[in-house]
Amino acid sequence: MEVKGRTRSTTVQISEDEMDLRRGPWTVDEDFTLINYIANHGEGRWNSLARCAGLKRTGKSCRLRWLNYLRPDVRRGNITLEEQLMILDLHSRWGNRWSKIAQHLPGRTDNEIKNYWRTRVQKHAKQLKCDVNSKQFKDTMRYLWMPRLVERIQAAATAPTSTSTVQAGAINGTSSIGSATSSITSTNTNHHLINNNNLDIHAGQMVLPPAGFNNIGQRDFGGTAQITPSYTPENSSTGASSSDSYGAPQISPVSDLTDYYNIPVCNNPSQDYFPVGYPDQSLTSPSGNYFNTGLLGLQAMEQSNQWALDGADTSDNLWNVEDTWFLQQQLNNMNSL
DNA sequence: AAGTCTCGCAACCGCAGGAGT
DNA sequence: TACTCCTGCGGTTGCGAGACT
Repeated sequence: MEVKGRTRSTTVQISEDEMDLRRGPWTVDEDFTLINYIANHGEGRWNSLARCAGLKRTGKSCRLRWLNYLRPDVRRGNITLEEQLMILDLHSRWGNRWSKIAQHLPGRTDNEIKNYWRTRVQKHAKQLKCDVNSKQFKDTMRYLWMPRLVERIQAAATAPTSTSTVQAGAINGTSSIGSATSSITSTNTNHHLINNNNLDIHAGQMVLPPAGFNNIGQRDFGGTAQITPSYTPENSSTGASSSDSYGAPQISPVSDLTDYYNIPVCNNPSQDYFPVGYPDQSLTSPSGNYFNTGLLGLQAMEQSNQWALDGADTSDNLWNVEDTWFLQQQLNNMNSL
């Protein structure tokens, strides 16, 4: 017998025994049955489990339902800033290895991370007219988006009483990203992730951006934050308590890269960088540290637009002319490298 | 109020690899 | 070794809900 697959135009061969197999959304009764069975017999052997439990589902379907939805430690709700940062970083290293990435995000499933990537990150890439796999988009993530996330996490940690929608609670507990030399605590100090002047983000990978990223730093916005990224999830303690961010303040799903939407980042996915449209003014900062300069520039821009930490969807906000020019210049200088 | 569009999520699929026989 | 079955992974997409017109 041939039956149309749920989402495919192709047909699938099923046996007579499988004719009455259910597909589609799970009912409460089915959930209850599966939970009870696993509670009594444990998980695994999914095909026989499905049969023995009396579920008219395939083993695969039962497994998926359990792992992605019914498992007690499944964590639901918006992806936190920390989690976003980790996803971006791990994806930059491992690509679409969702299950591997999920192992570093306790309570998050590969499916959820995959969905996050497709619905958020790829959307941003599309809006930036970038190919999500292009070097330019990856650099934009690494040098703009990720530092921005770090900045927001840091701000949230150092201003726990802020009215920000991103508060210290988002990084409370034992969850951590980075080296095991320190840990995030709820005291807002010594966060290894957001440790002032020594932010570990990614050993040797997120250390310094291309020189072009320094340009914005020529604007004197002041501030003291310095970031020296070098974290390695391999030696990080990802053992966040499953409840450490339950109920934690959540962020807008599009609150990050959208900050840069109005910048013509790239128009041709096939090219690494868009053509230089501005004179090359590679004004390397004395420190050569983008995170000490460019990021603050961005921060200042955001503040000037009252974007900083408001947690709102900023996609509709517009850069002022000057700020737009500076960011364009920064990005353009990447192109000239 | 009704119709349309957009978005996010849940669940499907095919495939690959491991385990067992 | 070859075959079958099971499990897990990554890609894809239908559907419901909310936003928009």
